[in-house]
Amino acid sequence: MDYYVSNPRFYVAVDCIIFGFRKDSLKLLLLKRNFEPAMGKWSLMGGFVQEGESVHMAAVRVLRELTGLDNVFLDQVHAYGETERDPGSRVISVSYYALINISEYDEQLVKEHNAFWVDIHELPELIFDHGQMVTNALKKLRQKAAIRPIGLNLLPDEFSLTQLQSLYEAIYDEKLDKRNFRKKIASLSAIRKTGNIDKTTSKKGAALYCFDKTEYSEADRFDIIDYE
Amino acid sequence: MDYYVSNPRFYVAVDCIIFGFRKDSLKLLLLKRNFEPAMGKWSLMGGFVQEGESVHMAAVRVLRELTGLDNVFLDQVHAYGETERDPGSRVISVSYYALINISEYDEQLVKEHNAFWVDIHELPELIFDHGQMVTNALKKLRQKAAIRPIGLNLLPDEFSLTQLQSLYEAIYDEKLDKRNFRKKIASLSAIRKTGNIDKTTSKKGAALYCFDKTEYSEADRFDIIDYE
DNA sequence: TCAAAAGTGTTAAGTTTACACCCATGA
DNA sequence: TCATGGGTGTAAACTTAACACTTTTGA
Repeated sequence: MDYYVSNPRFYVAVDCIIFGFRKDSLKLLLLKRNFEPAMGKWSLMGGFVQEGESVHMAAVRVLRELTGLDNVFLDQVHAYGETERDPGSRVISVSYYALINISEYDEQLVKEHNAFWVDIHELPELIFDHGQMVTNALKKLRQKAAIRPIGLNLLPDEFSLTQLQSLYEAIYDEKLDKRNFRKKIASLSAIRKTGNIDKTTSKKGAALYCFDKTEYSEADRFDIIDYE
Repeated sequence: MDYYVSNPRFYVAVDCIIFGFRKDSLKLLLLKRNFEPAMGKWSLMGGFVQEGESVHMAAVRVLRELTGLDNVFLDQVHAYGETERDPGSRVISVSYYALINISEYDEQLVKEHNAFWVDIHELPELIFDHGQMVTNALKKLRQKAAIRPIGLNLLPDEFSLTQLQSLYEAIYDEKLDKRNFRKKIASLSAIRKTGNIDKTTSKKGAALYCFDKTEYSEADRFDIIDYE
């Protein structure tokens, strides 16, 4: 159609900020690039949008290629469109953050990609505008975790309240009061005791909890932008 | 470069959700399309990203083409990347909302584009996914207006507290208590009395206020995502 | 028996909400 | 003089923040 063809076309990429939670802190899964461009430098996992593939599905694919995981929590953050952001060529990139249960990814695939879990407090310099992408993804994660129980995607299906508190402390990078935290969780119907006990972290044993999906409509997961 | 050329390229567009405020309600500047595709239907103002132009600058340009305004408040909302979202061709679109002082746009340009201010409560059906774009832009505007004084972009430089309250009532579509509202504004250092009086809306006259930029760092305007 | 993590309530401070009348002025 | 919008304070409800000791049990 005439209307379209007079316009230029661009490479469109997705870049994923992949969060995991281990040893009381947030980690990002980063690539130590053994390929061009920017070989030897650190970067986010990314890839180009393909014909017949939506931008969102490209992010899903890229994530699967690296972790072997499907059905991962993915949330779009921002489109980065500066002309010189990638010095190799004009590329417009859409960033997504992903929350994964760090004990479930495919280690073989991660190794093949030369990817490593890096503590959020010890991030190396990243290529292009990937540092900015991380900063903005963390802002959005913090925003959204304050109003939706998305943090649970970073934990196993059953978790203790101590684990959950430690997760929120890692997300917001601040200490929380144990009693106030538990009071708040108790007031949420979406998190309930499973009856199981975790004996691995203490002699007394900690009650395990799970996310109660019946209390939280699935539709919320597909809201693009949340406001409450 | 080999790395890039094996990948497809796409048309990338921007679409603008242009908010104005008049007669105590929010309006959107919409096009009644007298051009293809979707001639005769209502749509947002949009345009294609050009070579050598960042996505953000494309939004600035598109906005200028319609309103004659430069230096408008613009905030990116989301990238829409479904394969079939534009039935004419595969187009990836990045949406931005704009806040403009409705008394300052170029009426001639708006007329040439066959554009009209439509009350937010009386929106017509929009083409493609433009309705979804409006919904999401409003969500983001509400989120952001709650933590930053961006609403002021919709008002003249000097405004009464009654006007300001009416604006927030329009944004959140709910009545606010006059005394509580004024108490909150008084606690904000960023809004101060100018000393001028508006005699047009009442016999008594209303004190005019303005946004005090010295109390609010310009840098905030360039934050991509806000979290506090 | 003791070290280590789990679990548990109360009070003060701060914030938000609800609510109604007087003021100044131009017509 | 009166109709119109501008302007003002207080008390109750609710939310958030601060704070320390007891319980359980495996080593």
